[in-house]
Amino acid sequence: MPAETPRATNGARAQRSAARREAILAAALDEFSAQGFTAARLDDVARRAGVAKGTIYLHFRDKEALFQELIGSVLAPFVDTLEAALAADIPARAMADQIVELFVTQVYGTRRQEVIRLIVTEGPRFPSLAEFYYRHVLSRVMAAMREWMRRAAARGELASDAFIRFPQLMGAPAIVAILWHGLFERFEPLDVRAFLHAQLDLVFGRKPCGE
Amino acid sequence: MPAETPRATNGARAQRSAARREAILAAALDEFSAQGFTAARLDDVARRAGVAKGTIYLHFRDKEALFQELIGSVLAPFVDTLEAALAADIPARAMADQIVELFVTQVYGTRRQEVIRLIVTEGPRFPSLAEFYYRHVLSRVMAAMREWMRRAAARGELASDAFIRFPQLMGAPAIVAILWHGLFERFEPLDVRAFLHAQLDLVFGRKPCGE
Amino acid sequence: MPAETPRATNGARAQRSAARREAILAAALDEFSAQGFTAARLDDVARRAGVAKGTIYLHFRDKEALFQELIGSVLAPFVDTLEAALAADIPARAMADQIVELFVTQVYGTRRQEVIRLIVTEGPRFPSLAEFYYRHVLSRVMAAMREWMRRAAARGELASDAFIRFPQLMGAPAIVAILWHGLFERFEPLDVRAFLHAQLDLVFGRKPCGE
Amino acid sequence: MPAETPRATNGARAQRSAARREAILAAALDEFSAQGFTAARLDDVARRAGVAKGTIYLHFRDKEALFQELIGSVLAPFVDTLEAALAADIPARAMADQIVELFVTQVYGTRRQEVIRLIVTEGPRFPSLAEFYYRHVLSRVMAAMREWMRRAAARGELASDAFIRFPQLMGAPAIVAILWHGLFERFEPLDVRAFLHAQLDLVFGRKPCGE
DNA sequence: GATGAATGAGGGTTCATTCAT
DNA sequence: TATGAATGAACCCTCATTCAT
Repeated sequence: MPAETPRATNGARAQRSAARREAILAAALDEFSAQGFTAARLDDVARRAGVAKGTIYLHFRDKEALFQELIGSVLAPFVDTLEAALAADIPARAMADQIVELFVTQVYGTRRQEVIRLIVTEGPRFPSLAEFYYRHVLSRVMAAMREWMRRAAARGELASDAFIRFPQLMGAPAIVAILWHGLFERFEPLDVRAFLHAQLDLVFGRKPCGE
Repeated sequence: MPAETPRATNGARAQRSAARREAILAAALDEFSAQGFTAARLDDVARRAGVAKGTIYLHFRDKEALFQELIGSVLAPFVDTLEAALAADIPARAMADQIVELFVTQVYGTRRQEVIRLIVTEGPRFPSLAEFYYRHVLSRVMAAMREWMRRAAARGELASDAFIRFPQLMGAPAIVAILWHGLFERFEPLDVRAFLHAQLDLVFGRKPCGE
Repeated sequence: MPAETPRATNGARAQRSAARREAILAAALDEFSAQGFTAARLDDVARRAGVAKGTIYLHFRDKEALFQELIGSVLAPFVDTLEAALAADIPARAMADQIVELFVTQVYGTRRQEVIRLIVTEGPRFPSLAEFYYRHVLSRVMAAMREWMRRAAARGELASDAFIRFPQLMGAPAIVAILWHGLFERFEPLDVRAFLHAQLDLVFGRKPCGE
Repeated sequence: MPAETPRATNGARAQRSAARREAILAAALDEFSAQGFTAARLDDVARRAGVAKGTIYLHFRDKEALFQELIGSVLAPFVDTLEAALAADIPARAMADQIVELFVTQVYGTRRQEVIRLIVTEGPRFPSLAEFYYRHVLSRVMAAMREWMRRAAARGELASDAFIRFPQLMGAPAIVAILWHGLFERFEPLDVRAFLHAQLDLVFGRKPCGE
């Protein structure tokens, strides 16, 4: 059907365009991670993405917009996953184990690790970035965690209310694992799973007191 | 005493020189903290320090050397304090409380907070900085903590060995408190003392087991 | 008539093409007038003309050719009108009044004003433009004016030969009126007709000598 | 006196700095005149001035500030001269001749010609430039001219009030002479003095009517 | 030692032009 | 013929570093 040719053509174009956009985002993540936002050069991003420098500006208003969209596009999908997981009705410790697993496979083992590191390293200079992350990621994750904790506490599965008051205690070791990986892994490797489970042991007790 | 005049003069000169050096370091910490290493401008450092731009180069080889010396000069003294504190022979929980207090007053409430944030934010781009910090600060602090934990465990004061295997679990909330302060304090303030004590409650139990 | 369909189609095509060309020229005049040749962007010209950027290059070799054709196409028709008017055999002062009216309605009140301004503002950077304008417009207008003046002088209608030696004296206020309009109208409006008639009063005397 | 050495040194520095500033202004006038503001490249300005590109920014905030200061610094002194000349109490025609001479020697024969051309060519794109010129040059000159004309009219030296109502009539040929010089001189040279005096003849009458 | 004017390489961004569709 | 995504050279401006005073 010749009538489809233009559609197919347009589709091919749109596809190529989308592919370039993704290539630019991936290259930008590489460069921003390696050099930091300010020191990263769009020249290098373009070369790494295999496009001309001007092409970046067809997809992103400027360097900062590229950075912001990079952060947003990588983390958004994960928040949904995490919220869905936290809504399940399973025993607290099993849930905690599952969240650790989710973090290790969906964050620590992926480029999301680099994105989180970028939020930590560049956030202080990008108030809007910190705000975006807080509103769209952090506050949602913390709310979901608090809700889950409350249900667990109601079932008497928590030895302490520390976690409810400070959901950050669950995230802290995860953040530190990411930072450790980038800074000190070469001097002293860290077993992420064991590390995170150790924190869980503190919350739930490895073996409950007296058992 | 005229004989002393030259010495006194030299002394005064050296004093003025040292004062300038300190002023430059303080100004550099301000600017690096506010802008990040790459975006910070030596022009602003000089203006803030009240010296000419060229003067910086009389004290530091280049921008990077200034940054490295800045980091190195601030944390070292604190390690001694911490090691000394950890060597004391007091009950584990009391010791932990004391360390929290030390952190809050000697780190969180001082410029050391900014230095630690700089290590986290700039470390990925300065491998030598990460190494310096690991060797001269982190590994010493972790060793001292492990030793203290071991003594506490021997006295049966620890509900879990998680802390011994991962001393980072004690540091994680402290690091996260510093990062939170710079990133999200304006959206959701964090009570640092309560936060760190909540983690201690996990380790030692809010109320010891069986009480 | 099926035989005509292709011709009609071709005619329609040619018509559409010519319409696009005109739209581009009109849009270009807008943009060049507002921004100047160098600062004007073909992107804006295309958008304003309702065509794609590439379409411009189907009608004009490059930005400079577009500019030159724009200038050339607007003024030429007017020269014929002016020459015809100047050939009429009427009293000098009446003729002068008529020329002023022609300028006000056919130049000052139309897009030709913008074109003349462009010749003045961009001419220094486009020697070929200045030459084209001189050869096809200015020299012809000046020659026609001189001829008219000579006839008027022969009839004793001119108080001075200044105008014959320097026909530019007639054009000068007209040019200045155009420039004033673009530069200072907002600070001090200028009544163009009165202004030009004032110059005529100088040449012919407000009331002819001796009356 | 050794005490003077620093002063002399500072003086030499300041002198060199001022010389550079002047060199930049002169080079900028060259480039802006030849290329127009937008097309002129600061690289070329720097090369022509014999300084590094960055040096321009030690003296001028940006390209636009360089342009504005250029205009202002060249014309300001002349306005004083002109106002002073117009205040003198001499016969109108003698004054007019003197003003023509002033224009020919102090404007047309100097770089001021280029500056005036720049105001005309770049003014439409620089509202602030047009405003500056109107407020600090044009309105002052026109006011001084009107005042002079009024005195001349009171003495019965003017054949027409056209000049009082439109002082622009005196400036128009001067402006046109400048534009002609840049655009058409190579095709048809213009005797500026004769041209301007021809306009004066219109105002004052070469020989008064009937004489 | 101290200064700060001068340097010039470097990077973000723009935009005329091309060309595959 | 018309499109508009892609290109990459060009240009303004910054800022680490130097050096004459």
